[in-house]
Amino acid sequence: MSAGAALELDSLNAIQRDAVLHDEGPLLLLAGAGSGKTRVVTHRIARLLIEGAAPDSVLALTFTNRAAREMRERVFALLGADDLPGLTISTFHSLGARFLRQHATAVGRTRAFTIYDDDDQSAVLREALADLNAGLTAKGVRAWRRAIDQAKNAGLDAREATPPSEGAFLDPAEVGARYELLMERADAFDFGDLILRPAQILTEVQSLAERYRERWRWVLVDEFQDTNRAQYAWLRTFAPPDSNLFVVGDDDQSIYGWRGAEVENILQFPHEYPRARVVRLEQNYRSDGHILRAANGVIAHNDRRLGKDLWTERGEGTRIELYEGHDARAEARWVAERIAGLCRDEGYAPGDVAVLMRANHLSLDLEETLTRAGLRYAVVRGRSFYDRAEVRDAIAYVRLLVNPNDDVAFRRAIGVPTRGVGKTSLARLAEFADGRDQSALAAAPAAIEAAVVRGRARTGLAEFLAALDAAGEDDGRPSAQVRGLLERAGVMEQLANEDVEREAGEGRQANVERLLQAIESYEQETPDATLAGYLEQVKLVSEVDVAQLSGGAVSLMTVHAAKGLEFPVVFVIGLEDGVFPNARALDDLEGAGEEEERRLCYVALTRAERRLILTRARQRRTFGDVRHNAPSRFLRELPRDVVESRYVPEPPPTQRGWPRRAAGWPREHDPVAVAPAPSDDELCMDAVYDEFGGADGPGFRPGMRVWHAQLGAGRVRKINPGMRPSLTIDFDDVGQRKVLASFVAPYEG
DNA sequence: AAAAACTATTTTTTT
DNA sequence: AATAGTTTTT
Repeated sequence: MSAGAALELDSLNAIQRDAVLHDEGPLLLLAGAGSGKTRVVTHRIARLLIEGAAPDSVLALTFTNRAAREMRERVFALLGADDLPGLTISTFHSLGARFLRQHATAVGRTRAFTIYDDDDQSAVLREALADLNAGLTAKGVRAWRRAIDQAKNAGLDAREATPPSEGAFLDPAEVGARYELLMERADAFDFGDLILRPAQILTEVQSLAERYRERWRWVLVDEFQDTNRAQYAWLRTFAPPDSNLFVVGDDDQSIYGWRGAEVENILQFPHEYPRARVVRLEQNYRSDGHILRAANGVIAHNDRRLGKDLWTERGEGTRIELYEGHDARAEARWVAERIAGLCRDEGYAPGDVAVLMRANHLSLDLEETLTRAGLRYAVVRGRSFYDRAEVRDAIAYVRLLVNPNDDVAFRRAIGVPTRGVGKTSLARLAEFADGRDQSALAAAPAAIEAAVVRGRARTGLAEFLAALDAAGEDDGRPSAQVRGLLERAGVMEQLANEDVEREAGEGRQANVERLLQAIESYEQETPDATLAGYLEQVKLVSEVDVAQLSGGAVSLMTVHAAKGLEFPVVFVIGLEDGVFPNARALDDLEGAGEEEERRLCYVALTRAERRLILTRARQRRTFGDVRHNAPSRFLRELPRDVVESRYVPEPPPTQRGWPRRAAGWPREHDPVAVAPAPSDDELCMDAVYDEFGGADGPGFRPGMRVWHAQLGAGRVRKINPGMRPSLTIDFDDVGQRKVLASFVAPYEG
């Protein structure tokens, strides 16, 4: 590929250009948020190709399919090419799957193996634990699943898992062995296997590793801070210390520790690769000054980091806005109003706006409000569509078509529609199959023959087998094959009946139609489309990867999903201690959890280009009851001068509606709750924090007028600090009472 | 064996 | 509050 086209390097700064032009040997590119690392990587790939590197000598690894696709498109754009056969730009997991399809037999699988997700994995494990006569709570199964997952992430075998406390009496060697036996029988790999097995194979078979070493002369890894030990081990088999390994990462954006990512990989890189050059990109091209300094201010509170300070040549821009609502609905309503205001008055479009949150469920109130406000939005959820029961049922059939040994799919499909094969029959069939060392479906014909199952179960099972056989002989297009199977097996009929029953019509049938259409369009887009290929897509490609983010709609997503993206306007909602930072993460050992939450916050803040707006709710329903959370500790860490204004709290609603309006309150639908600009010494972040309902009595002073939702207006008499600060208040109507401070807001009236 | 009633659990984040 | 999983009833 020695196209005459010289690569345009003028658009890069000196450091970026240096990294692009770096010659041979390892290089660690420490690239801060918004510092143009993707530009560097894509330019580098383009440069290598232009200078004559063979496309199949280049391997670029990313974490998400979205990143891979973007990278590929940008490389193609730089080269003016529309395809480069042999060039591999892929996620770790896709590459692992591809590798394993080629070497499947070496690890007891066929080329058609199925990828098991967490739920499938749990199902197998439930079975394995039952076989070992372990008392199995759902919780214990999940704990073991996590343990096995973690072991694999760390490059260990399932047999070497650390037993979780819920099932500590079990021997991991036994659990692991049984689990792996069932996985092999089902011709399945779990996510961990997609990394672990290639690493193991290449470690054992040196000649093979040698082949890949020779092929991939140029290896680039994006988001290196998110690699786990298994990925790193795999990488090292074909990219040894003297190779041209080019890794890009930012220790401050390591947010996948819970998935086994080890920041150590990036911190230790210079030791593992002693010849490595280290290049830092610290100029940020994305965010205005105030936003950048807010992010810097927060992340500076972490101890375990390489340490860098991003800077920008852009202006300061607008300061950060804070808002506190009484509850999640108030917060949601305000956010919707604010978005409408920004679009109406300041020229932003809904597509410029992202609302980020710590967890998926936080979007619920906002979705409702946005709908009512007539604002288009798109929730970028992990994989909502494929999670629906009816879609999973249908997919179970597809899975059986591809891999008849997929026991998890078999157990699911046989029950939809119900055909007389229940728990007992399944248990007998399972035992029979286990004795013959076969999967359930493989053993089924013999089981019918031997009358292992009888009566209605027997005919039901026979019908099921017949439907599958008939589909197997159907040589039409994959989508037609699936449709035929679903019809013959009675799935469609069942769904139609269900839809009628639930009158409101959730459209379960329609969802399955959508699935069939998805298979069809996959067929049309993919040259040699197979159902196996489609299933791999379903497992490895999430909606996040496909989401059209600039479709003119407001984007709602988790911070994790927002990684790598940028938006002119960013809202971060739910900034409360316990929510963001997440309560569970906080009780992680040695503050590692808090630091990861802080990095997550850093990622959230650095998504914003021009406007950053942070909100929280004073109370929020969680698990069905109302919780009063303190403001997020990260708010307190914002530098004092980047915040727009003293924030003005909204009066809590009364039972009857909204209280009379007092001077200085925002009008009910006034989107900007902003008081006169503060003088410098008046505004220190602690004051803002206090007003957010902070640590020891939220900025309340004796004598202050306050509002309580049930008890009305009153005057503070005494402040009682502590874990859950309370106030003694003289209420106008009901006299002196002691109430939790979090129920109370300052009030001028 | 299937449907209905009840219960426990969940909200961390995803390849 | 919603759901997945478990137990009881038919």
